[in-house]
Amino acid sequence: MSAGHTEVTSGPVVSCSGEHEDCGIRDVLDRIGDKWSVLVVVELAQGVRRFRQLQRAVPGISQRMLTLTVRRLERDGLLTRTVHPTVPPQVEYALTPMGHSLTHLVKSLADWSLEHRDPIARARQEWDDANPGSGIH
Amino acid sequence: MSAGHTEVTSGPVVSCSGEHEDCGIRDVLDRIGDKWSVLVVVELAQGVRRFRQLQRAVPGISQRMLTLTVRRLERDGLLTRTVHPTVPPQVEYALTPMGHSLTHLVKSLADWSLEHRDPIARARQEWDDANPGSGIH
DNA sequence: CTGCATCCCTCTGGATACTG
DNA sequence: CAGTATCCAGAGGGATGCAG
Repeated sequence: MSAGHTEVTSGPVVSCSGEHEDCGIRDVLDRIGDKWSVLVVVELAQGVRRFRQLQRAVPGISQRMLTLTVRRLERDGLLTRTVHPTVPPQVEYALTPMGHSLTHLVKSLADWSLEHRDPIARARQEWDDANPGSGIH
Repeated sequence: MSAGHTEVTSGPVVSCSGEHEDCGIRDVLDRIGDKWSVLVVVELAQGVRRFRQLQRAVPGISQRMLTLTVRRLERDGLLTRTVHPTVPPQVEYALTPMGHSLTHLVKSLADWSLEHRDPIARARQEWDDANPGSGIH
């Protein structure tokens, strides 16, 4: 450990030491990695929301994707969907405790993102500068 | 705090309170959300690796995707690519300090994932059970 | 209001073959 | 070994229209 950074600071990064395979990270990654799940979870972290409220809170989302997203989150047990048999229909979405615990993770993500957005932006700029017409993005 | 869970435990989940927009989370999400970036980062957390080593360490990945993945990570300043002008060619990949800091996040992700994999699996099972032929995944 | 069905287009990513 | 180039199938996701 002479220059730069240490190799491994505190043991293996993931619990499945030697090998990594998926160890189930894939499941979570696929969920938080998709385009809208995180934003919906973040909005629901503020409290119970109805369908239209969610759609307005997440500006770019289409009803199709909002429907798909909340269905998947419901399926994973991250939120609950409560239908009030009124007219017009009223459906309320709320995070489950597990969903709430996920918001902590998301917060870490957001924090890291904010903390490194500038360095990343600069790195990208320099790289694009040094590699014109690479087609990488 | 009577029943269930609290609404907002410690202020807004993301720094961009009222509104959320992207606040730059998108950038990070797109990177860690793709199919291979996280696995490559995890492998590199163990130490410096060469191209073939990486490919063998991440079983399912094709050279095409490995190339694309490391290029993008390099562009973002998360890893360095060192070419040794030998024959046969030898290229070493290593995480930057910023890349290493990301591994901490990934570890949190993996921990959460492992901690909730069973509840999620059960929730999915029950949901699929209650909603046959929904087409949701 | 809440949601499903359909069309359609883009982008991801796998397989394969070729180069320095 | 370390890539690059090409082709191609499938998933993701937007727009729109219809229904309860």
